[in-house]
Amino acid sequence: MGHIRFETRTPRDRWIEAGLEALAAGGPDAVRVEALAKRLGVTKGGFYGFFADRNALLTAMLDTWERESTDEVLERIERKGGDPKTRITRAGVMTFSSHRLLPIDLAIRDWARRDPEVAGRLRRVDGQRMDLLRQLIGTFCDDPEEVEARSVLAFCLLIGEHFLAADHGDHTRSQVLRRAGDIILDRHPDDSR
Amino acid sequence: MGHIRFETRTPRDRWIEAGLEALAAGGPDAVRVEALAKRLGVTKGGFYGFFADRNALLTAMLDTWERESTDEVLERIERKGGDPKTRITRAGVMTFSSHRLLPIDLAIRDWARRDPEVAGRLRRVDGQRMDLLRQLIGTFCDDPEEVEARSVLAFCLLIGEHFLAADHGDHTRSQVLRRAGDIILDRHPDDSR
DNA sequence: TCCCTCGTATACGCTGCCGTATATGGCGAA
DNA sequence: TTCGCCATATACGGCAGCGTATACGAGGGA
Repeated sequence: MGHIRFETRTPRDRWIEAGLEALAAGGPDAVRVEALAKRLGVTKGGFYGFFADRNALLTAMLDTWERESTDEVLERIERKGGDPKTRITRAGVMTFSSHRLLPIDLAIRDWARRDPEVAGRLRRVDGQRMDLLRQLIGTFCDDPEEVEARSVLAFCLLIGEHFLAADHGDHTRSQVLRRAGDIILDRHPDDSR
Repeated sequence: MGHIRFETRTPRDRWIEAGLEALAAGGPDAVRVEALAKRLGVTKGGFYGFFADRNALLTAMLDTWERESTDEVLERIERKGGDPKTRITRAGVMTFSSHRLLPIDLAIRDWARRDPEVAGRLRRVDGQRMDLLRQLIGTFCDDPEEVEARSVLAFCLLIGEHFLAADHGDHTRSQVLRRAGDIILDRHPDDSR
């Protein structure tokens, strides 16, 4: 009865974590059981004790990502407070500057274009993020259509920036981004810093 | 000597075209020689007459895409003329609404995040597109930093829109996009249509 | 007509990966 | 110590894809 294990040794979570890293680095096709095993310094022997098959791992990975990308990020933003425009910037920073979450997010975005189930999950996550943006932008903008437009602009800037390959001459990327943020938030350049 | 073939029968271009379709539908990993052959109704027998290996096909695909995405699009925009703000909209429409080029473009964008050679090509292409945006936006905006910011905003909106999974309540996506365009182009909503 | 060429088909070996079945070995319980 | 469990290792069969070597066959040139 009381078969108590004090430590699960190469736990489920590690497989998921390794899977997410592989996803971030090479897309869903790069999530290969044997490759993950090698990376973890084990063989795939134990894998099928935790997961029915490769697909089950992918699902678990998406579960993990979905939870981390919503609950945790949103909660931290709520907790920190600050004025709306600052919080928008911070929300962007938290989600899209995390060295851990960012590449996963981008990989999932591309994945979602091909897999309807993934698209559904992304819809939920993006929905929450957009709600936050709408709410914050709504504090200084009355026209609902304009709120929506500015929210989409903000979101697309945060995403698109990572898919855009271009230099900016004299300016740095972050200079340009801040200035773009000024436009979206209808903020005077001098106020942004 | 004069071994003249009147028609190349299942030409190089067909393999490239099929490759680009596969790329658009499933990313670079989906570009598999035998799968393309089946799709073309032949076997891979002839493939290695045109290409040294799978990698050579990928390179040729990128060449084709790069040429089509720059010369042809830019040329057509130049030819049509119109006032700057209209031409910006049209540039966006041409590149990012083409049922042929759009999915290829998005797939390559994701690919570029992992492959430096692809990233280099994308840099060239995006550089040209950004130049066009800068030039057009420069016609109604003097501050160079603001020109850059608005150009990036426009580009990111066009790209990011396709990676964003979210609904907009009462509004349609195209409504929201037009309104966002108004903000980027500093245009009064009533003037946009 | 015969032949030669070139595109395609067929056949092969190799590798990487999936999922299963079985062996091993270490650790906790008694 | 001995036993039993469980995570892992090992071994296996199968499949899909790459690249190569070789066989076919249709069309043009002589």
